[in-house]
Amino acid sequence: MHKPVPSNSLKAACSTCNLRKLCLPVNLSNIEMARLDALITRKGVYRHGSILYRSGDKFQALYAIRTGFFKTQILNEDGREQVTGFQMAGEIIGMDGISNDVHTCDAVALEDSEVCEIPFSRLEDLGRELPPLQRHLHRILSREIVRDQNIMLLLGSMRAEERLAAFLINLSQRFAVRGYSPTSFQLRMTRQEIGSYLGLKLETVSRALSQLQESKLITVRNRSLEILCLSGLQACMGKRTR
Amino acid sequence: MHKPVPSNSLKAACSTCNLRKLCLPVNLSNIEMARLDALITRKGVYRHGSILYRSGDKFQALYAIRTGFFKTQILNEDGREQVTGFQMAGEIIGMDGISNDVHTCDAVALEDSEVCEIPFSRLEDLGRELPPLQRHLHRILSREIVRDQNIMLLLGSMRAEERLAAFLINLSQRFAVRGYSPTSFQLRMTRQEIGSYLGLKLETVSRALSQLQESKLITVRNRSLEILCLSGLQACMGKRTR
DNA sequence: TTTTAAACTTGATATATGTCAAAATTAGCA
DNA sequence: TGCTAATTTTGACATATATCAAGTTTAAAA
Repeated sequence: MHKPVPSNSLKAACSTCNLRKLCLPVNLSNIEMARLDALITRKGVYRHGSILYRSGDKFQALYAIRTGFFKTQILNEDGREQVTGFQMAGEIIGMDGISNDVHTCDAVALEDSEVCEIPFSRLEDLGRELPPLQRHLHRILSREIVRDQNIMLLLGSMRAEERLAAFLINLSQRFAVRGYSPTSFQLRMTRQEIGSYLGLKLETVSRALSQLQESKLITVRNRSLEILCLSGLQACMGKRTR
Repeated sequence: MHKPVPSNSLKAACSTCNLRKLCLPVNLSNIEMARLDALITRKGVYRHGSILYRSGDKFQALYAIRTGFFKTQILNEDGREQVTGFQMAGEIIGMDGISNDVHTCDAVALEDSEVCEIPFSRLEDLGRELPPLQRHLHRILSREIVRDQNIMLLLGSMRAEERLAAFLINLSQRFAVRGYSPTSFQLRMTRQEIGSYLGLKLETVSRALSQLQESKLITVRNRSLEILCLSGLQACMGKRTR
């Protein structure tokens, strides 16, 4: 269960990938795009539960998620665990590893998933020749910083129900960008994983979901979630008691 | 009080700066180093309370702190505030701005401070010519990601006293690296600011400090802090009830 | 299909931290 | 130097979330 399924690695083709605008929205000529394609390898399927990389692994590549859903998590020395993010198709993971050439978190597939591997030092090389590519890499890294700081805000100042609302709104927006329904989707993670991400216990997550449902803002049955009133959710996120 | 003191901008000289090993520990030849020096401008003194940049400002440069102490904070639409970091000499701030060419947080001097301004697009240009410089920029960006994710762990899973212990240990280590005493230093920020950073109310910060003092792990009197037992603090950080 | 384990919900209760308030200390300003 | 405002500490009490527990539902395995 915890091994990626071995499979033939294929050359990926960003040039024809429909996620390109999300993943690497860079204006490159055909020739330049071909050079990018040449770097990138499409990896085999990572089955639900399998690990893309783990904390301590040597860092060599970033990964673009082609299909599926991942979580990243860090573990304390004392066994404490924190989910640091949920990543979906078109998003790039592995950037934590750049700083010391070692991954500092685990990346785990939450459903059967495919990724494109982008060897980092070759990406750096190409970035030196293609300024728009270099610029885009910097934006991706910075975007991750901004994202993390917004989670710090959430963890540091929001109450349970607000955290849930913020979480659901964020998922909704990301599904929307990908052409999926922003109001009706499946949660790919357990209550426990949501709780870890939001700094809450799973029981609190469950209760907060029930409350949001009680308030007619969402319908939730198991992993199926429907947003009934987005503006209501946004208002809920804005409440501050703390 | 909220304006930087205007002053002559001087060419900075990384080549002779004693913070270089912290700030830009890159192996460059003299000629290469001169090119880096050419980018960087030393800005006038930012007085205590003045703002280096604020959320919404156009992003144009990174800043290396030469002397002094800053905090960065983000503000919600609904006025909620979160301190996202405290930065000291040799550290680089402003990286949040890369993603959309706009700063997403405020940077405020907590004491009279000097910074070196590093125009970002020129840094990118030079990075394309000097691979070690490019690599270092990537490491700095990634280090910020790792740092933020560790704060997420702290905010998501630690109790008040543990958060304080982790915070003090972190400060201690950073002072040590700079050649200052790791066991005796001044806090540059208020209890309220510490609380915002750690997701606690100022009263809770005050109480937690008192408890740590009660346990003979630290002595704290106002902003003066002494660590009496580092290993005890580390143990305290490791306790997990949650 | 049946069996078994995992995930989820809900209730009762405990506890850590927040809130409110007052007093003490410190720092900035005239 | 004295005055005023800001910061800090500490106490009493409130409350959000954690903890413990039981029962239910769902998903995985045989």
